[in-house]
Amino acid sequence: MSLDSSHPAKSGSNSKRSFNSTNSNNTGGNNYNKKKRKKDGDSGQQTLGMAWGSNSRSSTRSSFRSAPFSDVGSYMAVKNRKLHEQFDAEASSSSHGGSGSKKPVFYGVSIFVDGYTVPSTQELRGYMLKHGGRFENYFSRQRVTHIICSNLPGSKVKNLRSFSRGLPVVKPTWILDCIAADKLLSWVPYQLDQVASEANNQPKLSTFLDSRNNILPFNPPNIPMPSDDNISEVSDSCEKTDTPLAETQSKSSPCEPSASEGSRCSDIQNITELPSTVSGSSNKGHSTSLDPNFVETYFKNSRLHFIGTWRNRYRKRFPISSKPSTSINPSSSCQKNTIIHIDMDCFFVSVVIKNRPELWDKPVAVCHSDNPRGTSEISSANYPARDHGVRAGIFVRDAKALCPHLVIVPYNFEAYEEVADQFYTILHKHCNKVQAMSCDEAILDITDLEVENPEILASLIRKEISDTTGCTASAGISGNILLARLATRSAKPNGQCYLPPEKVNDFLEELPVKVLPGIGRALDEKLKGRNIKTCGDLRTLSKESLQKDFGQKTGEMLWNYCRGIDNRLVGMIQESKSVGADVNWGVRFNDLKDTQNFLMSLCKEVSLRLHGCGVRGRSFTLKIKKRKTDEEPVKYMGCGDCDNFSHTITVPMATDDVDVLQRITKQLFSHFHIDVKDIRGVGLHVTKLESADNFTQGNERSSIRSWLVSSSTSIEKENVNNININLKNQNDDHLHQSRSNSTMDVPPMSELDSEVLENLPPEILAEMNEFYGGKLKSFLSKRKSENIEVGSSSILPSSLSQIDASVLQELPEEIQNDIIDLLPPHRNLEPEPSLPDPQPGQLWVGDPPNWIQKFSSSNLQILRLFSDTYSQLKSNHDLSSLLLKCISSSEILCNDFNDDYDDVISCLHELLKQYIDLKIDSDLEEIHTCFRLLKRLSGKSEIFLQVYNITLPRLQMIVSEKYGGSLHI
DNA sequence: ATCCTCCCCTAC
DNA sequence: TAAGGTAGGGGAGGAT
Ligand SMILES: Nc1ccn([C@H]2C[C@H](O)[C@@H](COP(=O)(O)OP(=O)(O)OP(=O)(O)O)O2)c(=O)n1
Ligand SMILES: [Mg+2]
Ligand SMILES: [Mg+2]
Repeated sequence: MSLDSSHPAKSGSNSKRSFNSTNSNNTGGNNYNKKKRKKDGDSGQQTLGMAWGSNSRSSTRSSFRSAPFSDVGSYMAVKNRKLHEQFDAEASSSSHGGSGSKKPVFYGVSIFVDGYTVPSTQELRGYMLKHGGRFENYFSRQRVTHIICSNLPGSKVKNLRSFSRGLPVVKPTWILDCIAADKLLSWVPYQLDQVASEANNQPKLSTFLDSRNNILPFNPPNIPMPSDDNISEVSDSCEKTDTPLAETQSKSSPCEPSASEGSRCSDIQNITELPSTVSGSSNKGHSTSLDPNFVETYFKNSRLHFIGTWRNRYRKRFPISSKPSTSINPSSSCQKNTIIHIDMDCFFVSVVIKNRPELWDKPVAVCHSDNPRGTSEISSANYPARDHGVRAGIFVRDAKALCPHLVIVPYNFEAYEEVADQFYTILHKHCNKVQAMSCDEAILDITDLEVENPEILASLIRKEISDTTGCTASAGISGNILLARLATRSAKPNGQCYLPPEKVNDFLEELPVKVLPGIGRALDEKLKGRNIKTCGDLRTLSKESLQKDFGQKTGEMLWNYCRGIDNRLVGMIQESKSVGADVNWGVRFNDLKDTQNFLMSLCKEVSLRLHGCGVRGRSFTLKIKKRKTDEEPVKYMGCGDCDNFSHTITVPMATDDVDVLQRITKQLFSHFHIDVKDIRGVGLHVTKLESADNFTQGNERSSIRSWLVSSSTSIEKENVNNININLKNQNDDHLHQSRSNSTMDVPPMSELDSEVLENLPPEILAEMNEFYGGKLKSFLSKRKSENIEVGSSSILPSSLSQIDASVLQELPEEIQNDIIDLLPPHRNLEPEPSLPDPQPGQLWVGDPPNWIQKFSSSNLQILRLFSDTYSQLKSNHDLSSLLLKCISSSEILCNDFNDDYDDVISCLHELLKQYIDLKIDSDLEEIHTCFRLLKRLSGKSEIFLQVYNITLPRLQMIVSEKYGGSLHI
């Protein structure tokens, strides 16, 4: 505090702060040179791989904001977006009704705005839409009829000329005057001077009297610009030197695609697109329907994915730091804690330009695109750029408008990863209580270090970071997390700030509430509604009233934060509670096949992430964004304004298996009755996670396996016996022998459940294939293609009972048969053939387990046939999942399963009873699984207690005695 | 009261 | 062109 500790410090351009010894960007040797970016911006991240049901719930919600990409600087962007949406809405609503018989003023006119204009591009866009015209975000000679331009910088004239090719280049006042006159005026008097002067000899009215169909293709006469080359350019430019902008459209005569374009397209479209639709009108560039690897490519390039998944990578890299939790001193308030918050300055920019000193004092931003008309988002802007108002999250076109000389640099995710590594290595070296906030931001609890001067420590750490990474960091030092973070904010860039307790009140008094972490757009708006703008204002409200208005916790948080109170402890990373993946960009489906493909690759991704986190999940949610209007969103390939829909399925047994996940996802998706063309976003999330390595790698002693085996409605007694022996011996040779010796009946292929087959482990499928003399695989693929022909199996009715019999009868016979084939065999109305008696000593002695016959006779045959192979499975859990797969698949094939559940439940009850009586060996895990199954199937797990007339405490006691652990149901 | 589920909000 | 993800906190409201 001895040194300036400062205050609100707006977006300070210079670093104030105490220990600025390590000031400035002069960056000592940075040893960061390896891993140069590969050429053309392949800054790809790893798509780090890194989630099942029938208690299906669903919900719908309307979301008006396209997404809360809330960020400090996005105000303008959001405002613009709103403007667009507003005008779009107006346009679409007025386009129908409107002025009755009269044609709108700008009917047939389509403008492209170049550079800065008064009125603004947005306003012009609004006027156009309002008055029946069109507005193009990207130049297209095919669509654009007029280029609007206020004041062309000389250097740009040639550029403009090169793609305008005789299109009228007109001042924006033309539009205003047209509106004022309520008719389309000649644009000639409004022609831009620079262009007009060189185009005096051009045909005049003929070009524009009407819509674009009449535009004459001519070349503008070449007037060499001072200091400018391009004779060559102009002479042939009209064909060749079109800017990339012009590259995407076909030439003006709509019918004949040019040869060069044809070849370019074929280059780009290395994808095998089905020739299905006519001239695939809807196939835009980067949509899900075009790229089979869309998910991978997308995540590889997504900055938000990068920062969103960084935490998981950090978990692996610094596993030590996920120590228990900070030893909590309950009276944290009486102890004087010292917290350092440290955050890299304009991280993504700093890393990329650290070896480019010539850019250090220039406005620079990281962005995928340098297109001044583009809707690519700024990821990070350096401080010179921020002086112009450039912020993370705004469109590059808005950034360029705010700061015309803004330098755009591409992402380099590898480098971010590496610098973050160095950053955390240094932090861990200096402090053992490190809470990772993000890839560029951490909190240190240095209370226990008893450092005599925290500011020196902070400056030491910052110096080391700067020396090691070549990038600067800023730090805030104070008594709690909140204050340290606020201090960092005022220390940026490249500074540090100690905020002593006695300065807190002054510091907070004028601070806008929005600055407090946890107060975002929504809360800020709410508070604004009550005329609360600063923390000082906020302090005038009582805790009770805040809690009444904002909820218990939120109210308390507000009350505390505006007083600088924050009782949170610096903690280690906690285990994750959910895993998921969303894609809300580039999602454009042409047909169900696109959609299914995409969903399946999303499943792969999620499964990979589950594995990466070492967890399995029991609850699965599929979210779908459905567009609200047919208009393309303001943001290129964005999701725009959407309604959100979601379905959730919860299953009894946790899984991370991609096959199961895919089946569940198909099931989930079938619940949505939606035109796939309306889908703008998809998300798949897994919750109710369990650790994956928690499963006993139980060998022989797997009673679920024995349950399965003994439950199989075996045809041959000895066969089952063999299998049981094998299971006990775990003898592979014996197994093999047993298998080859066994004289099992092979069910006819037609009885096999292809969905189950597809989900079998490959080895097993291969084995089965041999059983059927190699014909199984072709049989399967044939079935598959039949399925595809019919469309999606997911839209099929799930059982015969859902089909109107009279409708069915009117269909041609082959189609009838097709339909019957596609339906679950077990739902056929014919009674199942009765099966041989169950083995003595099985769980369900007495009553044969009807449900098995009903729901999966083919499944269980498979299981039985190959149960010796199962014994080679790695763990108890593998087998359990197979069981679950059976249940799951039968559910998917048969939604109206209710009748069957009672039998399953009875079996589970019996199983549990025998577990508890120790008639069957088991363990806690399995008992819990049983209860979960019960709960899932019957809705309540307590039923068991009633059926067996036992109280929960007593049951828990027994279980505790026999299995040595506590039972929780 | 307490739990659970379905969201919204927030931060990076 | 462009890559609008991810996960936790917590409020509202229904089930228990
Ligand atoms: N809307 C956002 C916010 C952040 N980021 C990325 C880029 C940032 O560099 C990085 C770190 O976020 P910060 O909030 O720390 O922002 P900066 O480090 O860029 O700037 P500052 O100096 O304010 O910390 O996360 C992003 O891509 N989009
Ligand atoms: Mg930062
Ligand atoms: Mg940060």
